[in-house]
Amino acid sequence: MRIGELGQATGVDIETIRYYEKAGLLPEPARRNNGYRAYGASHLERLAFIRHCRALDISLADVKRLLEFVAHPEVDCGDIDCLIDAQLARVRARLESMRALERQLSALRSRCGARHSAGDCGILHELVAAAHGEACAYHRGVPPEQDKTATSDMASAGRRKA
Amino acid sequence: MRIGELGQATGVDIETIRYYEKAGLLPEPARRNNGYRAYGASHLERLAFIRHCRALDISLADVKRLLEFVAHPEVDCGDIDCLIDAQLARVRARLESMRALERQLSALRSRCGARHSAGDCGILHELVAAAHGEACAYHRGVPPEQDKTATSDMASAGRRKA
DNA sequence: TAACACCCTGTAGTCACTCCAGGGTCAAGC
DNA sequence: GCTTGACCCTGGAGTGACTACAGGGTGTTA
Repeated sequence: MRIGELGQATGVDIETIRYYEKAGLLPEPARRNNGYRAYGASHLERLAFIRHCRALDISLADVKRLLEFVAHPEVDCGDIDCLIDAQLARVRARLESMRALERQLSALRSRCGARHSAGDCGILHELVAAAHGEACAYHRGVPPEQDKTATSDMASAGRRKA
Repeated sequence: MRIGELGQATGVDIETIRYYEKAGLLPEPARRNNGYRAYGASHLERLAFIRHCRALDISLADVKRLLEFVAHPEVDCGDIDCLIDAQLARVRARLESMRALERQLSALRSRCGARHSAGDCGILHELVAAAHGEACAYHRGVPPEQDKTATSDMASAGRRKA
């Protein structure tokens, strides 16, 4: 089949297919007389495998390693376990930080209900204040140098709340 | 303070600070006689604000918009709400897909316990089989064209299970 | 004087695509 | 035979948010 048909069959953009070929994930297919790529069932399977792995958020580098295991089934599979374990660990860590993110954003969102000017916006105040708090490592320690550009917008935005 | 000190105070890499300047998020600081950047408290606050927003996974483009609200507090804040709402929606959608991902990966991981060859690895079989199932839209529909490169590794890896 | 930490600019690389310009190929309709 | 339009080709650039590096200058200490 042609590249468009392969794309249709797998739901993969043809630019992405060519990209996978260039990246060495899909073997170069045969060509027709007119130069068009001619794919077979093996390419379709391989592409589906790649997309399935990508749906599991496995990096292309790791997909490449998995494809080598597929090509060499006699090899010890310990590395596959490691790869999936690492992937799982990454996903779990990201999941945890996304949960925290969601909490923070929800809290932030609840700070602003009715419409008013940005100067009175609880969200903006919260963002400025939180950033201010995080930067306090500096304020507690090193004293500010000469700062002729001061009178910061941020500080005044923060103060307007009080 | 110099760029290194600002970086230390905020925990931001100096390359990233320069990048924010080039991207128009941090105003160009004054320069010392030797050409070194000279930052003040306002820069520190602004940088802390940017990092706090980035920790909330807000894009630099949106951070830029928020910074404009900080600079113009008289503006109506409706857009801030929208921005945070959109951000929250994005985070929640990603959270949902990450949860699904975690479930899939856990299931996958449980397919392989003891050590053995890749050819007998449940993880690999599962990946191949799942990809095969997803590609079946093609197998059910269009019949395979001439494919002289067939006898796919994937198919044999899948079969070895049975 | 040398070593070393720090700073400068400008450019290129990362990941996984996505888009585009400028061209060739092919089947259908006039 | 000609045009239209869908499809294909290559090579290169752009995305976001950094990160790394080359090749140089500056400042302090030994």
